[in-house]
Amino acid sequence: MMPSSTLSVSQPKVEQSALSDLEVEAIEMFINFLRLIGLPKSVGEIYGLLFVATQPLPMDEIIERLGISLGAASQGLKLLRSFGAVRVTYSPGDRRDHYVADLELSRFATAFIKEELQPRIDRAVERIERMEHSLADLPAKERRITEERIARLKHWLDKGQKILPWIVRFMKL
Amino acid sequence: MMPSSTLSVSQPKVEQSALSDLEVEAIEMFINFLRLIGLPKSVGEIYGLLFVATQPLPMDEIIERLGISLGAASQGLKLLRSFGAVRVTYSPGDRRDHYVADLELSRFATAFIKEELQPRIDRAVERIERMEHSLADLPAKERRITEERIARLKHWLDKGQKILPWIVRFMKL
DNA sequence: ATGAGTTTTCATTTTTTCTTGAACTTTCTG
DNA sequence: CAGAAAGTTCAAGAAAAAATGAAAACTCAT
Repeated sequence: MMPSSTLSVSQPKVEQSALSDLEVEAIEMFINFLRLIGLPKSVGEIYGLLFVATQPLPMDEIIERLGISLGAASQGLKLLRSFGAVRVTYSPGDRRDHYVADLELSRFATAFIKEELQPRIDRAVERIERMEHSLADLPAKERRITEERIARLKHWLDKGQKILPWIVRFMKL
Repeated sequence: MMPSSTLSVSQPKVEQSALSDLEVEAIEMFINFLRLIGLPKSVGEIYGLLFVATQPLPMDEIIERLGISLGAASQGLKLLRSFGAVRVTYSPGDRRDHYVADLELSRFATAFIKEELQPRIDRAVERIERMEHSLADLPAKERRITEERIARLKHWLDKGQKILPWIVRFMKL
């Protein structure tokens, strides 16, 4: 039995040096987890590759090894850089930027909280205020019921707000 | 100034009794939060409507008020039922099922953890095992580096596994 | 059993999201 | 300073996800 890592069987569009089994596992793993927080496949691929790379990789090598486009690579790296999941290293005698994964995975969690979760919570708080204004329009019976529901929402948002910093702290340990 | 809640200005395809401001706020809020855990807009709409409804609603009323399709309503309700976010109530003298929102929002969190997060963690654990096997193929220097990375992944998965039950418990308070 | 009312299913269409690649900008080198 | 290399941007195409609606399946009252 031939090791699955050595060469791809069907001719790939662009020649791409095959990924090792280990790299494939890492990449698939990050595709899965990062998709969970709404990041596209290509971003997962890039981070996965960099996470197990033993040395900084220039963009064209990332493109070639993953078989993704220039645009996807550029945008993906930009995004990963934007929340510190990837850093640029200088490589003497080479004009290309070289990329290294920051191994601190908590960055993804904090970026997700800051960019996705917190804004929604903020908007929800405003919504609840508006909902409370609308209460006045309701007949007494419905108002009572609805007040209780709104109270429940507030309770939940409160709880969310309280637990978030705690989670962030736990992550960074 | 006319209250925006009374009637929609442009003729909707199907007649739909307008949603109140309060309902719109609730619906948009749930669309936003449920999207975060990968649920489609229609599911957020349905749950939002039911969350502020002061009485059980039959499916055709949900369809009519939200202006969504039969299929979306049926599937959305099925999904919401499947993790206990919505329950069916019996309404005497009416053949239609009537739906009520379960107000315990933690159900969404636990469903998300059980159906999305935990399976990925489990697959990741398997992947890591395979990655450890692959380590043998690497030259000593790279092996050392990679071992450290894998250790880090394990550490993270461990941490995730440990915090999850805690979060679930906190949610249910 | 029949049929009207209700609900589910699923192939198709629509919408949204992601990727591509070519044009453009920037940056370095000789 | 010209030209080539590297990187960015974005309109258009491809892929993935969600919504639609018609047909099938169920369910009850007669």
